[in-house]
Amino acid sequence: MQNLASVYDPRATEKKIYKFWEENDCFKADAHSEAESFSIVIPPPNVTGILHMGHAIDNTLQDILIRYNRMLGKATLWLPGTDHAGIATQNIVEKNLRNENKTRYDLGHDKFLEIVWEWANARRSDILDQFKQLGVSFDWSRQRFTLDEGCSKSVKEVFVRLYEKGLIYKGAYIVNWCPRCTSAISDIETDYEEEEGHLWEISYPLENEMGAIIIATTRPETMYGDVAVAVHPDDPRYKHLLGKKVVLPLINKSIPIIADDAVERDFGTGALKITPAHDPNDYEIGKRHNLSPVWVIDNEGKMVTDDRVHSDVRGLDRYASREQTIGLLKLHGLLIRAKKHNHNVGHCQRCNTVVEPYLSEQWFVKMKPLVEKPIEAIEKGELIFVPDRWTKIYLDWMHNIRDWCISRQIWWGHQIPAYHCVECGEMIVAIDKPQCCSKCRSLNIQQETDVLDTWFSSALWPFSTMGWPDLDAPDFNKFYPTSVLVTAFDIIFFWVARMVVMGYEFTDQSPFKYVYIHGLIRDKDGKKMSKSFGNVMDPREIIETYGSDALRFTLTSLNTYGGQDIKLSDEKFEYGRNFANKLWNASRFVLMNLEGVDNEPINFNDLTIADRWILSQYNQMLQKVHKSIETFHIGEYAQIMYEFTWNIYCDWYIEIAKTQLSNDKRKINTQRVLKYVLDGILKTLHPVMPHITEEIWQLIPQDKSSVTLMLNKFPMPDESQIDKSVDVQMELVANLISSIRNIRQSLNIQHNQKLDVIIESYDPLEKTAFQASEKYIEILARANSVNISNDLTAETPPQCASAVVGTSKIIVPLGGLIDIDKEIQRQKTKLEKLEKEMKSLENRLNNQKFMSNAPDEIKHQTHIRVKEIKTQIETINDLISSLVG
RNA sequence: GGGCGCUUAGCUCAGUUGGUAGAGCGCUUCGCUUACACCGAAGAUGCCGGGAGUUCGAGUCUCUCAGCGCCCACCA
Repeated sequence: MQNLASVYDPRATEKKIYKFWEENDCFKADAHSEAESFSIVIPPPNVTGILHMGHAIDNTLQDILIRYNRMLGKATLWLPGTDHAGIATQNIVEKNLRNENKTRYDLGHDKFLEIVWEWANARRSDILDQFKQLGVSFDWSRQRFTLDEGCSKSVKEVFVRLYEKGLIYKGAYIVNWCPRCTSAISDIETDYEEEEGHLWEISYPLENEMGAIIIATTRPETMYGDVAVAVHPDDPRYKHLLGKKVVLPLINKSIPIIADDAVERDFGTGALKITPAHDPNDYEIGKRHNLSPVWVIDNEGKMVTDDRVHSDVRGLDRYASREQTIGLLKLHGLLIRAKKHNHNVGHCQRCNTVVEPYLSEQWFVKMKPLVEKPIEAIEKGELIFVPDRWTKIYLDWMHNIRDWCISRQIWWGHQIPAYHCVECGEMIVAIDKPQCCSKCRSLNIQQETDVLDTWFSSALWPFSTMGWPDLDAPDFNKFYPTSVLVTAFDIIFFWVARMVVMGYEFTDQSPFKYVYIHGLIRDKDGKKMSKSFGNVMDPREIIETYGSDALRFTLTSLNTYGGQDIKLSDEKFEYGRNFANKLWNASRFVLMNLEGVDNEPINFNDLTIADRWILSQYNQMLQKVHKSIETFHIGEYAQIMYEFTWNIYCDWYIEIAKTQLSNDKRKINTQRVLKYVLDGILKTLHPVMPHITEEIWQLIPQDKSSVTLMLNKFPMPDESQIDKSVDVQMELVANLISSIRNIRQSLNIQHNQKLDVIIESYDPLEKTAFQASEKYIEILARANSVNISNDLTAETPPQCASAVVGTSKIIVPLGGLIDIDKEIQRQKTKLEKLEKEMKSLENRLNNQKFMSNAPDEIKHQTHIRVKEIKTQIETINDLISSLVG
């Protein structure tokens, strides 16, 4: 037996163990296996990112499910990959270029993409490499990228099929436009924040007559694009003005006064300026009244440079233009007043720039018809959210679904597979570039320059990575649909819902049965971790300090079924680190005491009460573990392992085993039990703490059916070994030992002072338990002798401390050692508690309604407890009076 | 405006078929008992946010109020 360090050093083992798994090809999935399949695709991290705590918990939970199911013998696939992260990636590369004073236009389309590819490729392997430190059992051979060949093929296929079904269309609509990214973004990529602003009231003079109409707006700079002033049709203030015209100030353009129901009479002045090109509501109103939109702001958020706008604002940024316009209005006495006004302003999720509602030609997915099956999926039980409360969020979104703007005016991404004929303008949507125009036969054909929203390819991830559209692809056949999707709630709309939509449309089933939603990782004050706050925690640093297993174990324990957000601080990882160390040392003890042990199984005919108890506890632990993992109570699984390993196996069984190991007759079988249970702990704990369990398991001398723990069978509970009466008995023994220790502590009895223990027991179950445990009591409670009697006449010695366990009386004669007053006080405190409990129990039993309504089992339990307390109270009273006497 | 979550020991939080409250850390007191001081032993600590209701019985179910946090929608 080699000497093991007394403190576990994860740094020394984790890398070594991971390499060992890789060298033995342990992660590889077998698409041709006969076994039942279990598969997960990871939420592909953005190539722009680095590993953060969210990834750490997300992938730990997945790894637990994967490793558990792999050990159950299933054909298991965990597919890794990365996301090209369209706008995010392009933004970073453009920023780098800007440092060299260049723009993407300086480089041109192809050269720019070349640079992005280069950058993304470097980042791609880097980010996944970071995951290795977590110990993830990814099948690296199946690593994918949302922009790789296979994904591109799926994207084109999906696009064309949707287009042909009429579910993708192109048209001019108001979209959310980010002037910094110079691209459209989708509704859900727009985050609203309340901001302080003003409601400006501006006078629009009537044409050819005296008077004016006063409109209210938060965005005066858009007034140049006004095409009308709208009022409510029934508003008496304005009824007489309907059909008349006003002169748009500053540019002296004549526009009509129209009536529309959408106008709120109570808001502002009740008169609304209509700017169809730059406001979604105005666009709708404009459409109803056949008013042509006038663009006055360009794609970069600057005012146009021609006479559509006042000469003083041409080419100005929208905000500068606002200032300027206000100034001009003031100058002309047309600004009536400015009221402070808070309103919600949309921001680009990627760069936080205020988005511009912008009328432009975009591609959309018609969502309504696509969500029918995804909605039904819930009712049919084909899609299950865990925890359940996310179902409603998902359904609400599906029921209120709006069309999805999928085109982005950037270069990095899947170029839309649509082609237009330069000659005749014909649009052709096809997987491959057509030779010539299908209409005019012209050869002058150009592909759309827009690319797709990055989430479009993500939506196909579960099947695009498995070989679809080839329905015979082995992976697709074996591993699709996947078993479960594990993610945080922040991407339910972006990703989860859209995967379900695409899954049903193209494979006629949900891409996963379960969606397991966990909480978000926050800092110790509950704030979201973000680079700008400077409160991000780097998992790699935690791993360096505490170890990967400690990180995994801690995060898992903190994870609750309800998916509460997790507040983290560095110190919390001590929990996992300490536990790893405890496991290490318990194993060290066992390994040091295995000398002479054979590989024979436990002799079940020769077990002590403690042996039977640990086996009973062990198998109950297994039952709980299976149940908790299978029902996604994964935090509970970690806690069960902690409790069993530390508080049951270490605190009690190992301590008891020490007494058995020194008994030649008991030694061998005790070694077998120690080893058997340790082996079981290692296997059971492996999914959450893979490295340390593998490391220790390799050190255990035994016949090994596999070279690695991770490919072993996960232990199954053996109910025949569960013995509830042994559980009760050992609990009494443990209580007895604790009681004696309590006496020692509270009466200040020296540690090296051995005590005599007299047990007066009339209950056969209790008596057998104590008789079988004499040796344990001697060692663990430091007793000279243990006398068990049921001699009713046995007299309590004059000076003694005492306790009651179950219904048995424990007496510890102390001679001159005892402080009688202290002991009396100790007993009285106990008595008070018991009497309090007794009272409440008696109340219950005296309650007629309780007796007639409560189930028999509860009544029975109450009676038993009452009986027990009664005995205990009597005994304590006896003891007190003997002390006083 | 609509919806969701949280409020339990000093701190961070568990507690899904309603049976009389738990963990980790911290705290107090012992202890180098050769697996472990990243440890062992013994302890203390809670009108489970307020109120009402259902029930023999509520941290757990219903209603209501309050505080904190989040999501969705949106008024120019």
